[in-house]
Amino acid sequence: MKNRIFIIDGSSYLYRAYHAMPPLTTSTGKPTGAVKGVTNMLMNLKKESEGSPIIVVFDAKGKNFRHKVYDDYKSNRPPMPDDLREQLQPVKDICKAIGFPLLEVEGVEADDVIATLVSMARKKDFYSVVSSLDKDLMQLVEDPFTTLMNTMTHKTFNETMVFEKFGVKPSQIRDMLALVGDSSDNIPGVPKVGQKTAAKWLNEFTDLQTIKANAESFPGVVGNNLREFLPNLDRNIELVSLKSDLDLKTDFESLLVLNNDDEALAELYLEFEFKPLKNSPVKKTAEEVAVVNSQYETLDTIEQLEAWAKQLDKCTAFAIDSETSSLDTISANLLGISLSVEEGKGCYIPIGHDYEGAPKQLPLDKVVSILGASIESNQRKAIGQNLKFDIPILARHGIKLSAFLADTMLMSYVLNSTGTRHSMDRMAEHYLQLSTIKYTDVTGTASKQINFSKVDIATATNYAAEDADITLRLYNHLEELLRGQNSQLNLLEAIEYPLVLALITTETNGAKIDKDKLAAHSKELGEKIEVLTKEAHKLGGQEFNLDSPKQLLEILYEKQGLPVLQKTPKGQPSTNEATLQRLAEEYDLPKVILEYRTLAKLKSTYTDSLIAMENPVTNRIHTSYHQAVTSTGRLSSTEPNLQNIPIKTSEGRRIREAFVPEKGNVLISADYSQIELRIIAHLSGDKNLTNAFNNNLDVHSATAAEIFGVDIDNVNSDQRRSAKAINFGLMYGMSAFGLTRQLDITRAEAQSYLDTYFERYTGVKDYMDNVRAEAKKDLYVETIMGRRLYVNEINAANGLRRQAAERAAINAPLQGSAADIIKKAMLDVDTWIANEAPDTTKMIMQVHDELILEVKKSDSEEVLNKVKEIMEAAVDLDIPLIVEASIGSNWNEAH
DNA sequence: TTTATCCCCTA
DNA sequence: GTAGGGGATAAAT
Repeated sequence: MKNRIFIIDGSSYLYRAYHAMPPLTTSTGKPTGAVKGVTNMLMNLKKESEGSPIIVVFDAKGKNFRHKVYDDYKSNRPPMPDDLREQLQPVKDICKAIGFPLLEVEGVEADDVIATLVSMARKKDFYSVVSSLDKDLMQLVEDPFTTLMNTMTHKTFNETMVFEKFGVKPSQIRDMLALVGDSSDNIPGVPKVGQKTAAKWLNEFTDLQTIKANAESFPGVVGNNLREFLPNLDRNIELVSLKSDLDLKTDFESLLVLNNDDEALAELYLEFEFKPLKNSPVKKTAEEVAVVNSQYETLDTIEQLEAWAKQLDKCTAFAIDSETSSLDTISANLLGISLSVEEGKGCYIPIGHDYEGAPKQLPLDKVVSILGASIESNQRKAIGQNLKFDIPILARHGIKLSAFLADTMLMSYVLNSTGTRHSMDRMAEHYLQLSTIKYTDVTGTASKQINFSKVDIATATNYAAEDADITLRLYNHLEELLRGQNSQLNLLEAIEYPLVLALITTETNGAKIDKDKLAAHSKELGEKIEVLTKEAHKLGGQEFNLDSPKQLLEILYEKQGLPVLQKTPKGQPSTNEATLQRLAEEYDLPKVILEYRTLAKLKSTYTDSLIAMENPVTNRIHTSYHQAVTSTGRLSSTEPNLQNIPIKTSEGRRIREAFVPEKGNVLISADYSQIELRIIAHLSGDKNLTNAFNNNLDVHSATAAEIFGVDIDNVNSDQRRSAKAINFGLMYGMSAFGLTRQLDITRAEAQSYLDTYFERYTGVKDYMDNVRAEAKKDLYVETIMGRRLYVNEINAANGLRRQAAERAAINAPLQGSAADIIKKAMLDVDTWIANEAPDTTKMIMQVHDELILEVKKSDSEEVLNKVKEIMEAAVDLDIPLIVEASIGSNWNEAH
């Protein structure tokens, strides 16, 4: 390949990236979408360029010579958006760090610099590839020396393609632009002359000079326009011509050198919170960790075991991690334990590695009796990462950790729930700027994945001991960050740490399901689904996949021509429930689809998957509660998600009927009544709201009475429904717009409801104004237990994003305080169960404001009353907390 | 095989 | 309008 250079139009990249990327920001709210986009584009180009030099050109600040030629040059350009301007320097920094020469020349535009570079390259016998979207640059194309490359698609333009697109040769582009003008640069052209006319003229007369000479011969209105415009044509030529003879104050050769600064690049990646580059210095730091591996010890003798046991006895804190055969805490085998008592050092005790040629390992009973005993007697020094996983597995193997010093996952979560995800790998990057060995680095992925027991012990030692080492480093780092943050520390000690143990118990208890009932339901659904599918195919006139929104929209909108009432965020005609509901008023197919969707959802998400989730050892289902996922402090639940089991429809409630107790037992469901509204009352001290709760009124009726000015006993169902929507909207940081959609009323009516509400509930209004103001000042809001929730975008320049942050700021203290309260209640219930409750009492589920217990039928009344009492007393608010509890032979009946 | 999109279930 | 998890399809890799 002949010598070749790539010349990048930096501004073109920047704008393209800005519009193509979502408006990303760092955790502190710094916009990074465009930076990320440009970085990706540059990195891709670097890969594709096969070592050819790349030069990046930006427009310099200030006016250029074209502004002198023509006052209004580019005067119609909207200013660069603020969040893009902020990204300009970062993009330049990234370019430099990658090592590309970066040119900005004052008094001219990037296009002129590019033209000059092309000309320099041509003299030195280099081909040029110019990457830009600017059509002015088309004039530079010259086969085979200069091609233009589309910024995004990387498709290149040669002379033929320029001709196909514009109808003229590249050498005629300049004249065409002068005739046609350029609205984006605010250059007027000959009136009524567009691309087509200009091309026709240029093909007939070759160039502008000849056209001017023959101006008299042009007929009609355009002829007159041309003659009138003649005096401006020279100016236009000057504006659209590119200067190709600039002095760039550098010789061509020095532009061909890649001058990279990997360290700076890695730092920038960190700053913008990009995924670190492979082989970047960040990675190298990790290799240093790997080098420190010489300090990672594999324990294979009793003497080593005893030496480490002594270290645990002596130290003030140690990190512990376990390696297991699976993620199922009920059945996983312990394959090894890793420990660290000092940063940079650690050990791995392999127990269950089993592969061809695996060395003999220490027997489990020795590990338990020597090291396990030391771990247990020093358990209050133990530090782990997500100990909710390790504790039950260690326990099943004879090592008890019924208390611990710290859990790094929870430290990070309490410090800032949204600052980073709280996995060890992410935290190592975020807090320590270290890149760790990943689990899949040692086991592989997907079909090639091997069980950890097959990982050779040397590799396993590097991986596992590093985990313990990093956990200890994270602890030291986070402990420092938490120092003096008393409410955070208290939240950890009083709530999150003890909750780990309560969650282990709840998860391990699990819930019993009636598999036969679910299977029968599933079969019934399958049959109905089959009938509906056939019917839909008949109505649609062809077979198609009802699960495919893409195929469905083709049938509904393209083939059958139904009106498009709503579009998806991506601009596709929507087929969601609300849309189909409206279409179903007039057409049959949408009706069938809706019914199909309801049943298909129940079958795939609930009946079938719940059956598959039953644990073969316990014959119960054991969800996993995640304690460090939500921004607000709530738990989340996966595999299966027990927090979205259907309840609204009767068909859906049949799923709840399949959650049953063991023979002789019953289920108790206890849920907080209106907990978030009560929290508003408590936090705001609003007189009207407080009064409603103190007098145990129906709060929605009370609100309706206030808004509609009627007596509470005369509130009709419509009024109550409206009030309920307002109360809910309130908790979501609602606007009149949202209420309009909810209640199907006009914007003005909605606004008037809201206005009246805030007139009647001035305490609520003041509280909300105050929360917003505090959030704007502090960038966080707080729950009643002092949990901090950061709202980084609360001051964003982008209005939509700022408003979203404001709504989140309103909601977070309410949702988060409710989460605090139920967590406290879970702890109190758990303590009562452990110490005093009838033996069969088990807490089995949590659904945000509801606890579900299983208990022997004869004990159920006592347990119900006690649980209600404990939950209502979990915290002391200025208004009463009310718990509604009931008993049933399945979850639906109990609720 | 992974990732994005659309849809829908809960508090 | 808040906060989540997850199934199915289709595109990207």
